[in-house]
Amino acid sequence: MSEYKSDLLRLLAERGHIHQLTDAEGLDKLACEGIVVAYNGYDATAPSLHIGNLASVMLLRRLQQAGHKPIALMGGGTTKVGDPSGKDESRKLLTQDAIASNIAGISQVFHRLLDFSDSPTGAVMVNNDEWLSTLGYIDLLRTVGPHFTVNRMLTFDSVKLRLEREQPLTFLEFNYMILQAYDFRELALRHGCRLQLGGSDQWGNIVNGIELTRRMNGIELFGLTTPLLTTADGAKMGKSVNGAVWLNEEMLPSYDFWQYWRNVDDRDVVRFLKLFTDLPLDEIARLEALQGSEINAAKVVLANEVTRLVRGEEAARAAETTAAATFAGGGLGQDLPTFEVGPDGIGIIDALIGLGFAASRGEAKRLIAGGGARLDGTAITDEAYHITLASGEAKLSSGKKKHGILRIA
RNA sequence: GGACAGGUGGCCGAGUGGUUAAAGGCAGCAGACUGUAAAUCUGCCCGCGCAAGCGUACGCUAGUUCGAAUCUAGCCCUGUCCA
Repeated sequence: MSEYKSDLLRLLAERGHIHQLTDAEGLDKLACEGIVVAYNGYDATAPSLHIGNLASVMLLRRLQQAGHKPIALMGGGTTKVGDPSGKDESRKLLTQDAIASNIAGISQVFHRLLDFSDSPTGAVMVNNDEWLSTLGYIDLLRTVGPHFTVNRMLTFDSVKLRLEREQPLTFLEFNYMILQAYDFRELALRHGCRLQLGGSDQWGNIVNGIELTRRMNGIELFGLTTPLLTTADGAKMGKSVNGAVWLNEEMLPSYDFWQYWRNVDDRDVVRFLKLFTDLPLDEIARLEALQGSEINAAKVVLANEVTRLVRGEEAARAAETTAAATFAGGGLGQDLPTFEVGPDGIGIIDALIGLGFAASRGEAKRLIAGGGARLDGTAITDEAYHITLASGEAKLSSGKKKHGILRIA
């Protein structure tokens, strides 16, 4: 691990970012010689990236920290096709408009985590729709087609898994790897990009790009993948109260974002500190020494640091203050979700639904019946209970972790 | 175009005429224990209703039947093999 000569690979290795490298020695050498231009692509399948993508964004950040140049590629073109990697089913096709607005949402986080200034290592954002959408079918077949054999394409996991499980793989999706390969070559020619980063499920796509460019242009490219992030209990990372842990504020309030990190498994804390924060390693080592319930302190640091990077200093502080007030103080913090109530108060069931703690009246009732609904800390077991809010506001909780404020409008 | 297999609740997967809102598992939610951790144990887990009950639901449509997820016909979709 420490035999790398370049700052880049040493940094990435010690932080736990490296899963596989196509040519460790070659890349190490390249990184020693000068600025490496590297890219990672993001398809516009949702209005925001989520935690599962954060490792790769951090990777671009590290790259820049080590004195190299990151390219954030928006997959405006590839999204129209759909990457079958790691999926059992094809996604439904997105409209042009949806893709455009998704790109607008996704691109936000890069401006927080990367420096887009006009310097030799300034980050660049490009959209592959720029070159993919104008490709002519016959042209593409003739230029790229001869370099791919179907025999080989069938051996890549993205394809093989579908076939083995007898799940449909459409011809549309089958072409994805070709387009991604084409992207890498295009970026190499246009921007001098030499390295593609990606999640471990992108290995096949990356290798294809490297081979295509070598055959067509004789340029040597490199690939690096990050480990697939799973939590210590084996699940894919990134589920929270209401689904995915989104990076954008509009998709997930910062308080909930903070809480996700505050609640990670003990066994994940150190790994996540290395991957998702800029904390120096000796600081992390100090936190790693904590035992038992002291680990909670490390989780707070993790939550603060990640929230600061992704959501900003202010959001991180507000979330921490709120958490301290509601959990340690037993009161209520101002950053909790709030539901406004009329002057007559509100029934407990409607209050639970209003705060999003229950999706239906039935669910709210079950929560109450199970003893999970609390008003200012005391369990409410009567589903007809009416909350009057004499003091103007009250804390309503679902279980011990989900809290919200009811307030007279 | 032909033969065969299949399409069940968020997912996996039983069920082949009523006792089935549909076994079991996973995921999820809550309770106990804890450290806002893990593991474990317990309860809940389509909607509305205080309830009896009602409404929806087993690819789609039309039938048979007192009664269908279960039978029939047509259609749509998927896989395997064949042309």
